[in-house]
Amino acid sequence: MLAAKHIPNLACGECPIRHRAVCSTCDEDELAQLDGVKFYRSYQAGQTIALRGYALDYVASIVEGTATLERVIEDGRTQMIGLLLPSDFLGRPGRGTLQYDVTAVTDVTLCCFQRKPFEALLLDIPHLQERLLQMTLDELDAARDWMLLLGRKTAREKIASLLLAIVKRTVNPDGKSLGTRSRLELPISREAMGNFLGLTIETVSRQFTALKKDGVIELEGKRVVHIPDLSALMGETGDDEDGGLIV
Amino acid sequence: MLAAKHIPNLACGECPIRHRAVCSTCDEDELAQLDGVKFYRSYQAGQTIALRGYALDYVASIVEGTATLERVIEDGRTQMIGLLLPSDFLGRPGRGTLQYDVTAVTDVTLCCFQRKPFEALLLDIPHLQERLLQMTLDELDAARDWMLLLGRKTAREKIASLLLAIVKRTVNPDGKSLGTRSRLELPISREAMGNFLGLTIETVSRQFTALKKDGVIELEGKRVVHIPDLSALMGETGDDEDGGLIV
DNA sequence: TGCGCGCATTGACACAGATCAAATGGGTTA
DNA sequence: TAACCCATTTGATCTGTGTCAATGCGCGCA
Repeated sequence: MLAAKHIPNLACGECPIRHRAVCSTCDEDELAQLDGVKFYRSYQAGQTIALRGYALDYVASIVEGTATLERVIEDGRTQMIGLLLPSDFLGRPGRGTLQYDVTAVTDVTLCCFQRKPFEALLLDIPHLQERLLQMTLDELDAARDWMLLLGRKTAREKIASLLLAIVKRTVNPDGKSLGTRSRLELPISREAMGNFLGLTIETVSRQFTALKKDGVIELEGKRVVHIPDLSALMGETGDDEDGGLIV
Repeated sequence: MLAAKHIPNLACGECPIRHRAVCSTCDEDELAQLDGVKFYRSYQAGQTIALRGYALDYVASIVEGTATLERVIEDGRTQMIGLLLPSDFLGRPGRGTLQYDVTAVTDVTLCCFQRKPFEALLLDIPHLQERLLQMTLDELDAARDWMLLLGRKTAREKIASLLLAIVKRTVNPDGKSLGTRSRLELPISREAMGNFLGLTIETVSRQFTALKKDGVIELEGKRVVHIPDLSALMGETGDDEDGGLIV
C-alpha cells in the first residue's frame, strides 16, 4: 500500500484554487495565518485518503484531481455520497473522524490544514468561517438535489441527469449558455456511475444502449459521449427545467 | 388560504429550545442582540411556510411542531429532502430563496429572525456562526446517510431506519443511552413517510404490517408504535452498527 | 502475434416494489 | 345514530431493475 506523499507547499499566490476555495475571502494577513498550519500532500489514483471512523488530523482543500466520498455497507452495497473536485473542502472542523470513505479516483493534491489550529482560525477570522458556511450550504443543496434523483427518478432519468451534470461542469463550468452540440469525456467508470446513481452496472450499461438507440446520445468508445441535441437530453432528466442536479 | 399569524414573542429564558437551537451557545448579551430582530410566527397544520423559488425574508428556529422540506416534479412525484423538528434551523443566510417547499405538518411555531440583520450578527458573534456551521454540517451528514438509504436500502430497511431515527430524535434528543423499550408517536403520515423514503404509501403500509408480524414493532392505532427491543430494530436497518440515519 | 485481464455489454430470468382497485376503520358532522 | 370523509390496509397483478451468467472488446505484456 502506497502512503500519502508530502510534497512542497505551493505559495498561495500561485495557487490555482486561490479564488474559489475556503480561503478565497481571506486577505494577505489571514492567508499568512493559514500558511502557518498548512502542508501539501498528494495521493495516487486509487489510493484511500480517509476511512470511515478513523482519525483524520487535518482538513483540506482539493488543489488538483478528483476524489469520491462513499458509504459502504458490510454486504458490499456502496453509495457514492459526494464528489470532491478542485476547490472543494474535505474534512469536518469540530470532529476528528469522517462518516464516509474518501478515495482518490485520479491523482490528487491536497492543501491540508492541521485541524485544531484551523478550528481556532475559524473563530478568529469570521470571513473564513462565513465562507466555509456558504460552501457547506451549497453542498447541502447539492445533496438534496441528489436525494430527489435517488428517491424518485427512473434509471433513464438518472443517467440523463448525470450526463447533463457532467456537461454543465466539465464542458462549461462557468454556467454560460450551452451550445447545442457537446462532446463529453466521462470522468468515471460504469461502476462508479452505478454507485453514484443507486443503480447496478448492468442497468447503467443498458440505459446507455437505450439512449444511444433513441438518438439522445452517441458513443465513441466507452468513455466518450456526443450529445447531438442538449435540449433532448434535458427532456429526459425528469426535471421541470434544466436537470437540477449539480455535482 | 390562511395566513401566517404573528404571535407574542417568548422570552429566551422560557424557550423550550434555548439550549439546542442555533442560539444555544449565546450568552445573555448576545441573546439580547438576537432579541432585537426576532419575531414569533405560527402556522397551522397543512399550511405552506415557503415555496421553492419564492422570497423568504427571514430565517428561523423551529420552536414547536414539525415541518417538511420537499422537492416536487411536475408529474407529482415528491421527495422529502428534510424534516424540521424543534430546535432545527430554517432558511439560508446569504440567499433570499429556498430550493424546496416547506410545509407545516403539525401546528408550527417559529422564532424568526429578519434575514439581513441576522447575517450581520453571524459575523459579529463568531460563536453563533460556529453553531450554525456545526448544525449545517450535521444536516449534511444526515443528508448523506439519507442518500445511502435512498440509493441502496430495501423498503424494510428504510422503514426500520426511519423508525430508529425518530426514536433517537424524539424519545431521546440528548443522546443518552436508550432504554430497551420505547413508545413512539409518529410525527408524519404514511404518505409523508413514503415521500421521505422514496416509497409508495402502499409499500410503507405493507412493511409496517410485516414488521408487526415479525414482532419488531407493535402498533397502537396508526400513529403510535411500541418498540419492544430496540436492538432488534437496529438489526433491520441494514446499517453496520446503530442505524446511522439521523433526521 | 497471441494470451490474459478488466471493464463493459448482452441475455434470461427473478423479484421487490409499483400500480390499480377495493375494503376497512376511526373520527367528525349533522 | 347514521352518514360521510379520509387515511390506511389489503389484494391482485404488472413492471422496472436486480441477479446470475455468458460473451465481447480493448489493451498491456510476454
